[in-house]
Amino acid sequence: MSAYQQDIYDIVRLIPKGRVTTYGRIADYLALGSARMVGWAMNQSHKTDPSIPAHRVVNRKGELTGRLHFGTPTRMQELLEKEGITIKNHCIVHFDQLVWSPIEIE
DNA sequence: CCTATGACGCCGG
DNA sequence: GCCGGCGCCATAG
Repeated sequence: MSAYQQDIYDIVRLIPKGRVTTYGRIADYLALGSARMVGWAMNQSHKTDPSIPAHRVVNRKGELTGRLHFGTPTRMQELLEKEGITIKNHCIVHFDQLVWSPIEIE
């Protein structure tokens, strides 16, 4: 596996339970130049390490755009709700209050 | 080598 | 705010 891919997974593993972040924020933090790369890495994550909390990564508006890549179409939403997050129409409620950034790492 | 394809995002109208 | 267009870049074919 490539280095940048490992870096992405490392960041995703640091997202606090009950919080989420975006493809773009991870890409910016790692200076990848493309948020698509983060999306691609998430798509591969289950093969590399199924324990990666990929459900905590959403697009910049807080929409669950990756939901169809989980086992069932509702799996991603269920995982987030289990962490106390509310979703309405495939979109995280109070997204701006829940979103987290890698910059917050201490 | 070249084209198509995204779990993306910015910008302009 | 909603599109359409475009830049982005790893991968697949």
